[in-house]
Amino acid sequence: MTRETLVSVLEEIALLLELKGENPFKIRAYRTGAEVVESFPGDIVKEAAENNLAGTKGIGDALRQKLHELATTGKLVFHERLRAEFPATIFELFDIPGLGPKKVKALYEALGVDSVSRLREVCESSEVAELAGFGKKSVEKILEAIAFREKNASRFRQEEVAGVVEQILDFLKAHPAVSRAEAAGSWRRAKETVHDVDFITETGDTAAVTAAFVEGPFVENVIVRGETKASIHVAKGVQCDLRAVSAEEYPFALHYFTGSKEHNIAMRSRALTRGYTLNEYRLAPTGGAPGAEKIQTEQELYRFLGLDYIEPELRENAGEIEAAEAGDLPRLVAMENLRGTFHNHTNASDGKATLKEMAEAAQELGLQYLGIADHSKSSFQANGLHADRLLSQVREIQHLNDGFEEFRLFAGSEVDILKDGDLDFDDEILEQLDYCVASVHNAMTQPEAKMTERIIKAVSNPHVTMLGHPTGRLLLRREPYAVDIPAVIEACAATATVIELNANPWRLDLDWRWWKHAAEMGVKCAINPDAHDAEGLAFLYYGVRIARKGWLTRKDVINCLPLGEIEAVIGA
DNA sequence: GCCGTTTTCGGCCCGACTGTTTTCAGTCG
Repeated sequence: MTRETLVSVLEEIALLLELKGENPFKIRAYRTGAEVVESFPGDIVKEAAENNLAGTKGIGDALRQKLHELATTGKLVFHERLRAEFPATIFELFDIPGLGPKKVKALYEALGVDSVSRLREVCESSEVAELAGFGKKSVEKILEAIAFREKNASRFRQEEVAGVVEQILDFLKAHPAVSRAEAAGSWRRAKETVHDVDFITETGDTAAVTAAFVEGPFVENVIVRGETKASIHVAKGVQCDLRAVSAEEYPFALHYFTGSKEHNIAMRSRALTRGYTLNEYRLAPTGGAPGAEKIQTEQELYRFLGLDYIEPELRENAGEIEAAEAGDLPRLVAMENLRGTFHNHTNASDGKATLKEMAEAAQELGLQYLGIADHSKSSFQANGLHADRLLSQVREIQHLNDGFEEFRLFAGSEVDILKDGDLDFDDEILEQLDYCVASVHNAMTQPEAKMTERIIKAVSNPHVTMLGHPTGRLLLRREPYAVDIPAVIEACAATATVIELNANPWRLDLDWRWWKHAAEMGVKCAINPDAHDAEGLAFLYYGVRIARKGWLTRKDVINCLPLGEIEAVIGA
C-alpha cells in the first residue's frame, strides 16, 4: 500500500459519488481528505494502519476508518461497491472538456454511454442532441474533443516518460556487454511531447543486450524482439524501442535515430554533395567505392561534413545547419547557469509548501534567489490573495530575508489579467512588490484580436515584470488560446517586459518555436517552474530543455543573472 | 463527510462563461 493508492481511492470515490448525484459537501470532504493524505507530513500509510489519524484536520471518523481499512487490508469494501455500480471505462468520459459528472450521468442513464467510442456513436447519430441540456453546439464540441484526443493518442508529456527513460538508461548502461547507451529520438531533441522513446546501445553482443532489455523490470509487454532490435511497452502504454549496434555503427545510429527526419535529410544531401552516402550504419564514398570513414562520435561526424557540433535540441532543420557551417551556433543555456527563478506558489494560495519550505528547497538546488508569485484575488478557485494578505506576505518575506545569507526571496504576485486587460491589483499595491507576473486565467475563448489587445494592455503596465504562460495551453489536454504571438512579442520588446518560459511540463509555454524570434527582438526569457510544492522546482529541468530548443543562451535568460545583478533588471 | 460550537446541527468558497434556455444548469478555473 502506498500513499498514492490512498489518494487515488479517495479521489475515485469523490468522482463516483458525483456520478451518483450525492451531497456535494460530502464529495468535497473526500477530495479534501485526498489532499490531506497527499501532503501529510510523515508516513501516512503507517499512521493509517495503526489508526493514529484521529485529530488530523480534514480526516473525520468516517475517513479515518476507511483509510485504516485500506491500509490494513489493501482494499475498501465501500469503494468496491461504488465501483461495481458503473463500468470501469466511464472514467475516460471525464477527459472530454465540457463533460462533468451531471452530463456523464445523463449520457450514461439515457443512452448507455459508458466509453468515448460509444459517446462518438451517439454524437454522430442524432441521439445526443435530443437529450435535455444538450444541443447542436455541445455535439460539435464533444466531437472536436474526441478528435483532439485521438490526434494526441499515444503521445506523452516529458514528465510522463522522464522516470522510465532514466530507469532504462541506467539498466542498459549497467549491462556488462554495453559500452555506450543513449536515449535518442524526440526525447533527446526535447520535443514537448513524445510518441515513443528510442534507445541506442553500443555492444559487441547485440543478442545478449536485446534479450536483457525485453526481460527488464520496466517491461509491461513485448511487442517485437529480434537480434539487434526490440520493442516493448512500459507502464502507461509508452512504447520503447532498442537498437543494439556495433562500436563502428554507434555514432551513425545515434545520429540517425535522434533525427529529426528533416535534419537527417539535410545532412544526407550535404554528405552526397561531398561524395559520401550517409545512413544509419555508416558514412561511405558514393558509387560503391570501398571503405567507410572511421568516425567515433557525433562530434566527428559533424566535423567531417564541415560543421560545428549541433546539439540534439536544435536538430529540426530550422537553420541549425547553416549556422553550424558559419560558426554561428549559439552556446545554449544549461541547467548549471541558473541562479534563481520566479513564479512559484506557496500554501498562501494553491501551493502546498510554506514560504520557508520553498526557500529551503531553492537553496538545496543551489539557487541564490526565489521569486514568490501567489495567485491574486480573482483566482478564487486557487485561493487567490487579497491585497491585505499579499502585503502581509511581503512583510513575512522581508522578515525571512533578514535571516538569509547570500539568498533572497523576491516578493511578487501572479496577478490575473482581467477580461479587459486591467490587472487584478491597483498600481499602489503592485509598486510595493519586488516584481509581478501577469497571467490570463479566465475568458480564454475571447477572439484573437480581443485577447491580443488584452495581453498587450497588461504588459504595457510598467509594474508588470513578466508575462506568465503566454498561451495558456495544457499539453495533450487543452489547445492554446487564440492570440497573436508576434504582436505580443513586439509589445514585450517595446515595454521591456520579460516573457516567461513556463517550465511546468504540462505547459512549456511560450512554445520553443517562438523563442529564437523573441530573443532576436530583444525580449528576455525567465524560466519559471510554476512550482506548487518543493518538488515542483525540479521542473526547471524541462524549462532548460525547451529554452535550449529555442536557441537561447544564458544571456537571453534573466534568471542566469546572479543575485546582485538581477535586482536591476526586475527593478527590485 | 467535516468542522465548530451559541455541543448536536447548520454551513461548507466564488464568479464567469457556455449553451441551453427564456431564467438557468453545468462546467471550469
